[in-house]
Amino acid sequence: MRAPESPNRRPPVYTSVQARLREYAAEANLRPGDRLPPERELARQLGVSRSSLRQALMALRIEGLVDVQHGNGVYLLRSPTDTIPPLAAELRQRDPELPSLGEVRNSLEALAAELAASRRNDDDLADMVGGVRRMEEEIVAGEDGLVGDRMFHEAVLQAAHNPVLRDLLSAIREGSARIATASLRRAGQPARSLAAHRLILEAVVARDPE
Amino acid sequence: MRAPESPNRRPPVYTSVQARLREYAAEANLRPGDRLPPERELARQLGVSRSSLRQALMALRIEGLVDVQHGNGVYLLRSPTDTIPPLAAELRQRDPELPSLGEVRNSLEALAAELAASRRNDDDLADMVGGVRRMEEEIVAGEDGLVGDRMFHEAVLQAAHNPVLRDLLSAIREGSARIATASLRRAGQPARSLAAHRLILEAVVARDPE
DNA sequence: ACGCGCAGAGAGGTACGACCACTATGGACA
DNA sequence: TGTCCATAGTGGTCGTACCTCTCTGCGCGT
Repeated sequence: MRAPESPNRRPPVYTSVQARLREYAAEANLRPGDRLPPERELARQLGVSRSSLRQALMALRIEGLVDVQHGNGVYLLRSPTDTIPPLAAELRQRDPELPSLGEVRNSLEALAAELAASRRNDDDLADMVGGVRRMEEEIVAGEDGLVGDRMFHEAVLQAAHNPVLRDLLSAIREGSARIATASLRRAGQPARSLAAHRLILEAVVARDPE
Repeated sequence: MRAPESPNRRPPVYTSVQARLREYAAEANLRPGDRLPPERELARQLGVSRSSLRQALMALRIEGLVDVQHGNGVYLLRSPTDTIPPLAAELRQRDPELPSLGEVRNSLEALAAELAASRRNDDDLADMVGGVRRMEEEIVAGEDGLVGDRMFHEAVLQAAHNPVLRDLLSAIREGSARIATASLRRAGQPARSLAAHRLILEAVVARDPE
């Protein structure tokens, strides 16, 4: 029988060290690229052995938060408040041209649009309009409309108000950015894409999850 | 000027240990749930210190490949040939009760069913039928139909023939397994769930992506 | 015979301390 | 002025000792 409420065990030290290192980086106002104190120093300050500290560093390294350079030092890679670490890395390794990834992506984009339609507020709407407008300007200027396209998708994602979806789709997009570029560069594609975005926009305005 | 051939000719030990542990698990024909030899034994066999071995284990743990239990041993969680590594870990950390996750999950399940309908072959179909049948048996026996439910979903996922979707959904499900359990335990829910599965099955039989 | 409890074995977790390997730096020397 | 190299400082590895937790089985009491 298990006692769910009793403190059945003390959590491992390295997890708390990991968390405290994040706090430290935040409180010391460290920015990406800054160097952290040496391992021995950090271990002393946190009151743990160097072994435990190195375990925590290993975890943070795998998460992509820090870069540990032999003989040089430990450097902060991202702001400790960011999320999405391993996900993007994993998806980036897959071949972006994989039709499988495209299918998943499309499905999630559809979900985003659907959620956006029912949840959007006026700010979200303004951002989406801004994206479409920007895309128009780019296209009449003979460009491919990439910036506006990105703005629009970002706005839709924001309007969906779903953090999991947001992280997932951001990661997938990062991995398939090349594809989007290539696609939009095809003749006539920007115009078609713009029209599709207008349709979505109209539906979102009408709060119709179509 | 840097010498492109000579620079860092000594990669970290723990990376190679990590890889060798994967090989070991594969060659020893270990399956998920099996226990690995003790740390001291593994370190001796691989010819490295226990510290380095533990670094590698830490990495594998974060990847979600192994489960290290204090006082008990190290257990294999997935087949070492699987992919998904960091993805599952990331999704697993999120709160499974998050409505956001549920929305994404439902959307992907729908996609899976849709793809399954158009791509399924006879083997896939047989597996799906088996799942539903198992679920029926469980329910008439007064159980909750969990095993059959899982079999069915697995079969649908297989029938979709989309590796990215497969990895993603497996990861999400692993994190929300408790929810599914709780849901199926509610009175009347198993019957409703079974009916829904029958509908999906019929559509897949008819190759109708509904 | 049965059930309970406790001690031991074996596993992972933590801590030091020593030494190795790499990087950057600055002074000595040509 | 430019090059080389000794050195200090940092992460990387190792070995050992000891702590904590989990599981198991023996022995005692009932």
